[in-house]
Amino acid sequence: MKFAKIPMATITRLSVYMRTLQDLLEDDVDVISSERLARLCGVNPAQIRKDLAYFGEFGVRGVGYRVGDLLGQIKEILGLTRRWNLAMVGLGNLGSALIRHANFLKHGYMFTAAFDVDPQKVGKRLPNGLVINHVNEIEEVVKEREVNVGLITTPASAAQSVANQLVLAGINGILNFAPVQIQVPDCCHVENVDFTISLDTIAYHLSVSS
Amino acid sequence: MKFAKIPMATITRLSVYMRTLQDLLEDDVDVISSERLARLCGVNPAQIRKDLAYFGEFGVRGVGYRVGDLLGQIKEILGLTRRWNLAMVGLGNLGSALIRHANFLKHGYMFTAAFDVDPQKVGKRLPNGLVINHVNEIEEVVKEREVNVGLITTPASAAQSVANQLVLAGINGILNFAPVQIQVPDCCHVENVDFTISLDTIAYHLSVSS
DNA sequence: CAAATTATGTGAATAATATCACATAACTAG
DNA sequence: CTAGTTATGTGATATTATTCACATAATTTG
Ligand SMILES: NC(=O)c1ccc[n+]([C@@H]2O[C@H](COP(=O)([O-])OP(=O)(O)OC[C@H]3O[C@@H](n4cnc5c(N)ncnc54)[C@H](O)[C@@H]3O)[C@@H](O)[C@H]2O)c1
Ligand SMILES: NC(=O)c1ccc[n+]([C@@H]2O[C@H](COP(=O)([O-])OP(=O)(O)OC[C@H]3O[C@@H](n4cnc5c(N)ncnc54)[C@H](O)[C@@H]3O)[C@@H](O)[C@H]2O)c1
Repeated sequence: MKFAKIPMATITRLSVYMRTLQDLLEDDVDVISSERLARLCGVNPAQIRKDLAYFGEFGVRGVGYRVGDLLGQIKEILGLTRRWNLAMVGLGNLGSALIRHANFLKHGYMFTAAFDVDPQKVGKRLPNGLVINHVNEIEEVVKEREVNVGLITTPASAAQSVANQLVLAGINGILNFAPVQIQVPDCCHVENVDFTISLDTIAYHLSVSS
Repeated sequence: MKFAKIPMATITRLSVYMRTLQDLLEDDVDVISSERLARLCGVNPAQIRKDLAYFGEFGVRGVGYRVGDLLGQIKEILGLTRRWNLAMVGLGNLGSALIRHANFLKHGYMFTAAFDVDPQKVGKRLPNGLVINHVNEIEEVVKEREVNVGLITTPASAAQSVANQLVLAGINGILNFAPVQIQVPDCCHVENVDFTISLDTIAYHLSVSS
């Protein structure tokens, strides 16, 4: 089943499976069936098998999946067996909270640069040891420190301009927390995170069901 | 086109349209075409028209949509013409950053309760004036302050137990930031926010395209 | 007041995604 | 070594979501 076009939805689920498998591994579970894993991940068992089938055969029929093996395979598929260097742009409320979050490290991500425009912030040292650079140093610092992915946590009004600078610096992955749609060339992959959308979804559900 | 089953994806897009319309309104744009709105939101124009058609006819043929009108209609659809009371559970890094975020207010959401287990935190007053309660007061406080939605920003290990308490207190909407799938009865709607999934997606894209 | 223009609303076509259902393979027990 | 059991891998099917393409209605222009 190789060489088929991989659904986007499959990739996001692989990430969910990975997290669950990590927990299972820590709990010394060494084999798991698609059925049990599906329950833990909140999906259909056949979905898991289909998702994995795009990349190969990782299970043992009549038995299930070896937790450690499958975890390793998924990491391989997602490209998480290497390190990814991150840059945070906008060290306000959210940016600071995120950069303090040690959990990223566990997953192979590492912040190697931080940028802001606020002269009060530029030059300051963050808890993780990083010194905040000015945004107009993005190109230089990104290249020097081999940053792969940029996280945008500036106000919405600054997001597009920051994105432009990141792209110019050669970055081709952006995680955007500002509630605007940013425009980038095809070479750059953007993911948006906006939990006000999720809140709105909840509001809708509560409204219609009451 | 009324009474059809509404796709989930439509609801999340309505939320995106809403934000863009809000920006347009602030910029004193008073009419917009599906084509221009689509470009701003990063979707297909027909998609916008289809999405809206589930709920009625809000545009003027040959002209477009009146920004203020459409904004009002979408708010009505999503149930955002009223106030929604929120409770934050887990006032660590992330929870504190979120609760400080004034933008929620603008959209009709208001934090009316905050909970933690840490005795160091219980009793403390947050910047917005809220005093942190102990988690075992959830049921009482949630009912008293008419909380509609709970936000979970505790460590993953505590998320399920917190969810149980919220459900017991009568809450039927949860926004979960912990990277676990929580189990709740059908009466409760859960949305998960996990940006490590988005990061993983970026890693995958960078891996396959290089 | 036609004719031209514009952009909505929507049925039909297409594409993407999820689920079913079962043949297949591994393991277990007698 | 055979029969029974279990759970994977996958073609077929069902469901859901997106895009096309055009009839329709409002507006503007000559
Ligand atoms: N904080 C939250 O809980 C939350 C929730 C949802 C969405 N968001 C979004 O995340 C973004 C950040 O939110 P926040 O609460 O951290 O805001 P904030 O105002 O606390 O921080 C923004 C930071 O960006 C910096 N900045 C401004 N312009 C810049 C530029 N051109 N280049 C680099 N840095 C620049 C500012 O100096 C500041 O440090 C916003 O777009 C917001 O809408 C935040
Ligand atoms: N901070 C981030 O940037 C980030 C990023 C991704 C995911 N997350 C997730 O968000 C959650 C919170 O992250 P954080 O960085 O704020 O962690 P944190 O440790 O800073 O905060 C957790 C808070 O929850 C409280 N808590 C623990 N058990 C509790 C319980 N049973 N009831 C109520 N409160 C309880 C703790 O006292 C603490 O105040 C975690 O699940 C984390 O994985 C955070």
